This record gives sequence, C-alpha cells and structure tokens, in this order.
Amino acid sequence: MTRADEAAAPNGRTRDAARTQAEILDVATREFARAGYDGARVDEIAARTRTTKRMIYYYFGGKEQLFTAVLERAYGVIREAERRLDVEHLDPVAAIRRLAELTFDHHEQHPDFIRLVSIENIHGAEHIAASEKLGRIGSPALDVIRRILAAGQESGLFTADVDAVDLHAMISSFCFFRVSNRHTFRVLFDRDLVDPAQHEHYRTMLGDMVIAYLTAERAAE
Amino acid sequence: MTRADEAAAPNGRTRDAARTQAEILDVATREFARAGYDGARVDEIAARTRTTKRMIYYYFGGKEQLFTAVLERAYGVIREAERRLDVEHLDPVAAIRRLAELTFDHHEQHPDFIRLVSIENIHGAEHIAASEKLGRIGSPALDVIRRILAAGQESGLFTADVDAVDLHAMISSFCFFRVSNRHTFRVLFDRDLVDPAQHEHYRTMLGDMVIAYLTAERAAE
DNA sequence: TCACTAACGTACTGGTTCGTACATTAGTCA
DNA sequence: TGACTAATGTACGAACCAGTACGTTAGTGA
Repeated sequence: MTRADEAAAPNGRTRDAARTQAEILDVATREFARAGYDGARVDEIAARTRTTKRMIYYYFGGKEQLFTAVLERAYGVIREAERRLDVEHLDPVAAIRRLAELTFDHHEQHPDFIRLVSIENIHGAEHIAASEKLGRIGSPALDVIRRILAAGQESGLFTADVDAVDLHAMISSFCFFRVSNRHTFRVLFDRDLVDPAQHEHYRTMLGDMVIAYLTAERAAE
Repeated sequence: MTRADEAAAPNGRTRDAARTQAEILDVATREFARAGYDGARVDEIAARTRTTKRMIYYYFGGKEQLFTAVLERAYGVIREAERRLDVEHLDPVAAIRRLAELTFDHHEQHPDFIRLVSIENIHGAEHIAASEKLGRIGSPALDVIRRILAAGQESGLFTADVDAVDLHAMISSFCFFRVSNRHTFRVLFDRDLVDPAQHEHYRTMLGDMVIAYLTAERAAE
C-alpha cells in the first residue's frame, strides 16, 4: 500500500490503482503549479503519466476535483512536517525561532506548494472550502505556537500580546512572499530573494524580526 | 487628453481613442484580477465595454499585451502614491511607520492590484520583464526608505543593518500576504485578515514589527 | 477454469475562445 | 466639400480542450 511494486509486473504493464493515482497526483501537482488552474491542461497531465486521461476522470471525477486532491496532499505534507517538530525542550525564544525556520525552510523547499496556494487564493479558496479533509483540521503549527506563546508571555519574556493565529500570519507572510513574489521582485528590484547565497541572511532576518517584535519594550498602551 | 468628454457627443456614439483605451483597461483589470490570465476571457472584456473585441486587438495587439498594459497601469498607481509621500519632516521611527502604513493602506484598498501581481508571479513575471515601462524604473518607495534608513542608522536609533530593498521586502510581505492569502487563511484558520474591524490592529502590528526589528538591541554580531 | 469486476485504452464530440478578414463610418485637413 | 485616415463594427474560422461513449484486458474469487 506504500507505493509501486514494479517487480510484480509480468511485462511492464501492471494494474495498480494506488500507484496510478499517486502518479497522476504527482504530475498534476507540477502541471497546476506550472500553469495555474485554467492554464493547466488535463491532456498534458495525462500525457506525462503512464496512464491516460480516462483514468483521471475515473479516479478523480474531473479537473476541479483533481486540483482539490492536489491541494489536500500538498497541505498534508507541511502539516506532517509541523507535526514532527519538537520544541518542548527549548526556551520560548529559541522555540519560536525554530518554528519560524521550519516554515522558512519548508516554503523554500516546496515552491510548488506556494504556487498552488497562490492559485487557490486567486480562485477564492473555493476548492479547500469544498474539501472535507482540509475544512476543519487546523494547523499543528498553531498548537505549537500557542504553547510557546503562553510560556513566553507567562515568564514575562514576551511583551507583545499577539495571539497564535496572528503570529502565524506574520511568520507565514515573510516566508510565503519571499517565494511567491520572487519573480516580480527580481525584475523590479533586481534582487533574488531565494538566492542560495542569501539563504542564511533571510533566515536570520526572519527570526530577528519575530523575536524583536515579541520581546520589544512597549510604550504604555 | 485627460479622460472622456461626453459633452462633445452628438448622439451618444463618439470616436474617442483615449476613452476607449482607458475603458478597455478598466474592464480588463477587473477581468484579469477576477479570473487570472488564462481564466480571463477577451470576449468577456469586450462585452463589458462600450466597444468591441476588435478594438482590443486594434489598440493592444493581443491578450498578452493587454495584460502587460494592465500591469503597467496598476504599478503606476502605487508608484504615484509613493511619490506623493512626504516624510522629510518626521523622525526616522515615525517616517518608517508612515511609509509602512502607506503600503498597508494601498494594498488593502487595491486588492485587484495584489491579485494581478500574484497572477504575474505565477507566470514568472514574464510580462513585466517584457515591459519597457516597468523594466528599469525602481520604486520611489525605495528612495524614501534609503533616506530614512541612512538617517536612522547614523543617529544610532536603528541598530539593524538592513538595506532598503530587504526592508521593503519585509514591509511588503506582511501587507501583500494579508490581502493575497486572505481566502485560504480564512478557510483554514477561520480569521479574516482584512476584517475592517481589525484594520487598526494589523496596521499597528506591522509598524510595531518593523520598528522593533530596526531598533532591537542586538547581541554582539 | 471460468465468470465477474476493477482497471484501463481509444476515439471522438460539442462547446469554447483567441484572433482576423472584411466592411463601414466619423472626424479632419487641404 | 471632398478625400483621406483613424476608429469602429460584424461575422467567421481554426484550434483547442474538458469530458465521455464505447470497447478491452488483467486480476481474482468461487
């Protein structure tokens, strides 16, 4: 049930529902990320698969549902990474920095995911709204942030009274923008935000920004 | 040469190249922002105009060039707003906050612009790269940031040694994300980042974040 | 081993959509 | 005022593309 089992094939053409579906999802992810929802071609996806267009409709129903399935899997990947994060042993400052870096790294390593989310926003998030899987789960990152924030605020280390969702937005915005807008930013300002040589530079900048915000001395509010 | 001059029309149908072009651009902006580049329909744009599809090709050449023209005008609007900004009389902290708020407000008030930029990034910024107008101008905001940053760093008020482009990226990321990703964010985290009731909340958060970053006490670097 | 079904392939269609060939009219300048 | 051109309208075509009707084969359980 894990992936393909090429060995079992008699002459090369085996029937394997799970593998076929996974292959379609892989190719569809690239195609949707490449060209957007309307720019993506079902025929193109089929052509890059070892199967045919008929199978896409057989397994997923249509282009819309295929895109929804692609989104569900992409969100699943980052949630899994967030779940694996362990910051219990760190102090609040180090823990927040660690979480921010996880988001930073994941976004950088998964530009297709960023593109899919951008595309989904162009379409008003209608696909994830219709998805049952993505509807009411809530991100694991949010739970982590909540715990760190509570510890940091209680100890007096964190002076800002943000809530977890807003802090998540702050971290995500920096990480997301850097990848999603790198093309226009490069053309307009002649700077590559995803230049590997600047990786550490921006990673540090993000952490500094978040920590500075959380620990700043506030004037009387 | 400013806009239309309805008065001159004898019975309602006048020939006015400037007005026709402006009207096409207005409608095209909405249509591209609504549906993305590939989702936008040239026929739909023509239908919502007082002219015909023929005119779109007559004046702009094609769908691609029309989209480029739409982008050029949209960028022109924000650059004009940045040019009008006057922060010379403010101290560096207030000046940076003021500039951040300008970006914040502009992005909030021009969601179509945000969508167009998102769409352009999906397409690798190929249209603005091909544009002569947008190629080598550089944003007025950048000049403003450079001056403020120099003053703030000289006076010792700003401890961070960022450059103007990176600071611009930081400010833009927060403002852009809030608008561009509001749909997925609302569905996934049940929070409307563009809720009018939270306008001041996020505006303050942005300013606090940037100022905290710029003025934070750094450990020895 | 045979029947049954899940998995798969081929060929096609109906609607859509960008773009254009061709025809026409309003303004303007000599 | 008449000729010339910029501006505009109509009708159509060719390609493209999501989706499907119909037919076939591999595995599997009785």
